[in-house]
Amino acid sequence: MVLRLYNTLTRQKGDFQPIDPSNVRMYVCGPTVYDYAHIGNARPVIVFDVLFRLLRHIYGPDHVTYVRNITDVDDKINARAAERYPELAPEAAIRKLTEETAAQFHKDIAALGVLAPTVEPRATEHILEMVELCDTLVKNGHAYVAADHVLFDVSSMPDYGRLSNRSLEEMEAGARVEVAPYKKGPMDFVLWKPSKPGEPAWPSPAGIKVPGRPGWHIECSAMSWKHLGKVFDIHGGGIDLTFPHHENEIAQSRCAHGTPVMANLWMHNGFLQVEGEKMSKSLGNFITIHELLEDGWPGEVLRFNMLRTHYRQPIDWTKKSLEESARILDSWRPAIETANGNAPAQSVIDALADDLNTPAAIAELHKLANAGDPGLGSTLRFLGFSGETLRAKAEKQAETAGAMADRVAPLIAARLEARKRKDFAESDRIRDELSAMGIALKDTKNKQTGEIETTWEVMR
RNA sequence: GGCCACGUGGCGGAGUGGUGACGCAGCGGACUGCAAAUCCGCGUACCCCGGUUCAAUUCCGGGCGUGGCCUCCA
Repeated sequence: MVLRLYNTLTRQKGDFQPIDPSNVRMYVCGPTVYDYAHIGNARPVIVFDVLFRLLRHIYGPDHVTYVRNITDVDDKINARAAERYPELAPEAAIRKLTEETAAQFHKDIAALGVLAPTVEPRATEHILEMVELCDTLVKNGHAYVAADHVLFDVSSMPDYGRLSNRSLEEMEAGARVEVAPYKKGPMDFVLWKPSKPGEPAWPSPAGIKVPGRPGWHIECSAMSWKHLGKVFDIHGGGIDLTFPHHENEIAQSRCAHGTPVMANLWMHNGFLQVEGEKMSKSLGNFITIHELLEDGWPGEVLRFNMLRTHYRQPIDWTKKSLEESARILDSWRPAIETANGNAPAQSVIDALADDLNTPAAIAELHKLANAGDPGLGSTLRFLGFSGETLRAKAEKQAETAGAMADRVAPLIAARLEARKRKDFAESDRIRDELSAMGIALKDTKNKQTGEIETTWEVMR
């Protein structure tokens, strides 16, 4: 089968051809662990999980290597650690923060139904590779040392800017940032910088005497190199990373390894808004995965809601949409739970094979559901809907129901009595009373006896 | 200011050079004492202005609008 994917490098869809079909290699930029992951962070996690599942389906589960890193060295981390744990020594505070945040991240995304990546490397475990990259780049003339920094010389790379489709002249003309005096060119970026007291520090590359720490960007070049090689198949991340992060990764990796590309295919997921507005802390609409889960949204509902929009489109994250997702998924829960382990429906695979068209795939799921196709459940499971978080939610509701049963049962009995004697005013009054308690009734006629039977549930 | 996306019915959201998915909501019907749930059926859309074409929502140009990047934010 043909998998077609949109490539940011070429700005068009193309047939996916892995370098080695027995080992398809994908790298996705993971979180910088300094705070709760927000719902925007969840998007690439979910989107590339779907791609991972699709690749495993096509090439075999043992023939796909998915690397998603954790960046645990960064200015934001240092600042947050000092702020949150002022009583600890910097090193201990940083370790505590990164470990806690990484654990929280894992907990959050576990609810989203994502498979573990094949490898989840940490930046701090790849300092030696970063140092080696710096040394190589200085040696081959693509980087220079200035003021104890190692800087990448963008003028040494003729097609710098190809991914984000911008030229050096353009960028320099539009630059608003003050240029550090030690830079040769205004767009040169930091590969390595000296550490101030209290900051994480390692022996520096390129003969620099003072200890230092890596710049942004370099960690991904190091980790992808180590785990996937100098050139690999797919590199993914949020669209905001296109520039400068990915552009600079490309520059470092290609110039260090002398390769024409870093990854053949670059994929970027679109941005997310909240209730029609940009998500930002100042607007107070910053939503973390953790909060949504705490509010009682099953992780699978978050996952489904995310996949209802194509990954490259902007998505407007709204409560209304979440509610709709929850309703749909609830109606499919029985199918998930009785799934027979069959292969996923081909119509859904075909939709995904067209640049991960998850909305079209979901439309196909609806068609399966409407046709009563038994393949619905197994296809949903394939897509990462195990039913676990839905069941957990249902059990919680059942618990609430259990606690209310003593109060509800007599009312229902009284209502049935009232109905029998055709006292509908009383019957409706009781129904309203239950409704006010958050109880929804369902009347069904028993086919054998012809009796009306009433079931009830706690409203969402 | 430069670069880049996007603009489809009440809402969400695919797709296509020529019979305009799918879901939610809505409407009609069945069922019901009435509802809810369920089942059956139904309608409505391609931002604006030009151009190319036998034919454009789909291609091209311009405009307007929204969003993103250029500020270590996915």
